[in-house]
Amino acid sequence: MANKLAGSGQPPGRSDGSAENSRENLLTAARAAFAAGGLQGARVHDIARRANINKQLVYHYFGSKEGLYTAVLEDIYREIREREQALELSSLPAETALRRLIEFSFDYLAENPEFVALVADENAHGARHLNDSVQVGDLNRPIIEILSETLRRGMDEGVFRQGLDPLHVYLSMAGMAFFYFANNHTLSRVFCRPLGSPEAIAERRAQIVEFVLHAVGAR
Amino acid sequence: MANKLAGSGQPPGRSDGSAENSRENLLTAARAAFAAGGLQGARVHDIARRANINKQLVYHYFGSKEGLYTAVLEDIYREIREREQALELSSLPAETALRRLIEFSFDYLAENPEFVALVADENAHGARHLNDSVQVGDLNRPIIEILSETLRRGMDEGVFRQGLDPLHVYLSMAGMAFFYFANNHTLSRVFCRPLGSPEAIAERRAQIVEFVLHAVGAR
Amino acid sequence: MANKLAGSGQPPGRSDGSAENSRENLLTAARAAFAAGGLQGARVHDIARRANINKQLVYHYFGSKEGLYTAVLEDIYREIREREQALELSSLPAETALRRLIEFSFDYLAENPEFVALVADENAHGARHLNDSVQVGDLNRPIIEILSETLRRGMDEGVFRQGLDPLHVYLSMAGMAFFYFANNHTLSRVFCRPLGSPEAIAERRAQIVEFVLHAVGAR
Amino acid sequence: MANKLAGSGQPPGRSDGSAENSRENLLTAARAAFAAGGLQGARVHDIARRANINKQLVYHYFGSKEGLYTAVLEDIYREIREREQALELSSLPAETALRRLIEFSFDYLAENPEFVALVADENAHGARHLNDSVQVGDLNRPIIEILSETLRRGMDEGVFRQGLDPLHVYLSMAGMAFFYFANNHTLSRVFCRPLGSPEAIAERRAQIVEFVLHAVGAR
DNA sequence: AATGAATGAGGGTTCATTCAT
DNA sequence: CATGAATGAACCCTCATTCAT
Repeated sequence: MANKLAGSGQPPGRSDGSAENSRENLLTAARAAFAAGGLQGARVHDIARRANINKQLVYHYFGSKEGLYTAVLEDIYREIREREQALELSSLPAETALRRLIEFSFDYLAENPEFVALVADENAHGARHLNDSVQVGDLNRPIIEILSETLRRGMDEGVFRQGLDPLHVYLSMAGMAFFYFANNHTLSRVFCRPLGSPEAIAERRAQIVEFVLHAVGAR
Repeated sequence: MANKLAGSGQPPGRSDGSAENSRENLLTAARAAFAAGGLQGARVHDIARRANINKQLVYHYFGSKEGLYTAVLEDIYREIREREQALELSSLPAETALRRLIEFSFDYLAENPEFVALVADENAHGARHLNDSVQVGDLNRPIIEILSETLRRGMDEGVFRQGLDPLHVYLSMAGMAFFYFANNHTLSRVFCRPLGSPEAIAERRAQIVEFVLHAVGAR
Repeated sequence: MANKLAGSGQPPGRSDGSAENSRENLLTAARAAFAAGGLQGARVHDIARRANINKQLVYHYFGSKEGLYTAVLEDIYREIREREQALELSSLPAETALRRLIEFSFDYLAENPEFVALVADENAHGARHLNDSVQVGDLNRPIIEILSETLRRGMDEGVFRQGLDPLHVYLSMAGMAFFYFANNHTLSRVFCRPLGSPEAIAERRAQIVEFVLHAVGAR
Repeated sequence: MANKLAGSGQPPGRSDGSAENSRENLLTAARAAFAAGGLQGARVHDIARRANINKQLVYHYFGSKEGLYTAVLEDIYREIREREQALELSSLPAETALRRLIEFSFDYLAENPEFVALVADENAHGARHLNDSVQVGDLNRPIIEILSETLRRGMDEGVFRQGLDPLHVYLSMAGMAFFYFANNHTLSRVFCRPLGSPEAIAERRAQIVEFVLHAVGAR
């Protein structure tokens, strides 16, 4: 899950992998903790305990709580990018491809609530960890290019209306999904409905797909 | 701005209005502080100082920091509800009315970043303050009914497609707007664009309107 | 010992003096602790415990450990200034007056080892607390003026040689005394003699007096 | 600069000289670090890094941070002793010789601020490292004997007054110089003068020489 | 109503030192 | 000899909250 990069990158010295394990355990525990309580709510002490390591190793590896937080952010963006890169939609008809993209975007958030929580929390901090991160050069996500190509194809084929901007289509479909999960608690309260239930989620998923397909003129 | 409600809730004592002023100043300062730093990031001490009142009054009026936070949440929901109630769209053609609704939803968030921040933060806490609030009975927002009526009219007139669910249309249009503002920082970083600039915001606004209007089959 | 200034200065509220007592106890304990271990060696926890107060009051009163340290420095300089101001030597013959000054300078350090230790420690920090202190405007010590006047009289009377500079005479006599106490441990080791014994101190005192009186040409 | 002593003290292993270099680099870095921050302020980590060696070597060579500190102290005392031993004043007239001694004492401190800082810091620790050091048997410094012989000659010749005690004359002249440098920061603050400037130092040097020469009756 | 004093419970971080390779 | 990993013991400081006037 965390950055192992196929055996490369471990420091010299031991070869039993305990160092890499420590680092990974730490990242895993940190991800859960930061997702649950945010940067401020998470406790370094708890993270260390849950990772079965000494608290001071946090500072050995990541310099500070915020360094660890940044590493977690880098991790989750790397992951989603990898997942997006694995999408192979170019052989599908444009409409089908777009549908798959929307579903993927929705499902990824549904299955990765930690991603949602962490991104929301990072925004609460003005994205300063992402902005300060030198290690994370490129966050541009493959989905944008896939979407761009898909829209291009659909517009050329005439199944999508002209003038669609990939960035805005992405913001729309991603926004609808993200908003639903990020704000699920207040929305459930406001509308007095269990929007977190599997049924509600499935319903919302279908509605978003339909909404976007109509919006791009596929129907 | 804050909740006065004529004689309800304020503690006994002076009647020269300074008490109500204190309470309001407190709520105003708290709103800004909680929006800026979240429930955890805000400091009771700072809030009291910025409201020019004694820290003890916070506990006198609201019992605890979380009580104050809850009051702020109640306040902002009351406000948006009031604003929504003032919308008078029933005399407009359905499409125009819908357009106005979308624009209102977007503009309200654009002009009330504290609302966005506070709602996002409350979601980070599982909406437990909203759920625990007995004072806030009904958060159901008028916009839903207005939207419902508007969609009904549009569908009846044939300018909107059949089968539109007001809740889902609301989640879509609100989601696109909310996501854009709530996640503006990370999005700007990911796409290397200043999405917070007035131009970008105006552009996004127009795109959302078009997107929704197409989605409901208005074009 | 610490700043009480005869009942003035205490904040409103209680009148049982517990606040002022806390503050003073704190300063007294801090002085001992900083003298014993220096700024770094002293423990806020220990200081609070020895002052019989809650540790957090340190921050309530002085903002930080360094703030407390600065307050202690201000205190000891105020004290020595007060003691110096009480010297009344103008009616004595110049030579007698000078002798008294030398003895006072020596005795003050002998009786106030904390002053010696604190000043030495502050120098180890580049005097940054004294320099940053806005509260301590004037550290110029009365002894300089008394010394200046004494030398003037002695030179006029012909019992002292011409050309004596008060600053340098002060640096000489104070230096000899301060060095003796500040470096007593290493000197005792180097010379294999118990320079801290009462006899050694008395002997050194007499020698310094003689030395200075000869140096100014009084003999 | 550091202690080599040809084959004594260094641990077994290489004979290519890198071990001795490591040891010396370590001592040099440690001296600077301890002079700058004292025993407590210096960081083993920083010292090792600045010496370009592994932190573990510190423990390999010196057992502990305090062991290293003790070694540094031994070093600086050895150095000053060597410098003092190189003084050849017996052929000079007593007064000239004494003048040279005073100047040397002053200049050595002026040129070796690390010596001043380290000795002051060791005194803050009650000279316990010097006292515990078994390796440093004799710290008695040659200057005392040279001074003793010089005073003897001067008294015999009648250019110095009778009854001068070498130890006390040394304490006086060394004290004036040491005090000036060790307390330069607080003194500059108290007297609002830049006592660290080259001009001020030169002036003080001349004044001390005059002061001592008068005190011993040379004028 | 209003103020300063006081407190308890951590929270993040540091650092000398040792382990294991 | 040399290296990174790991640890234990503190240390300074913060903050929501309550007390006492």
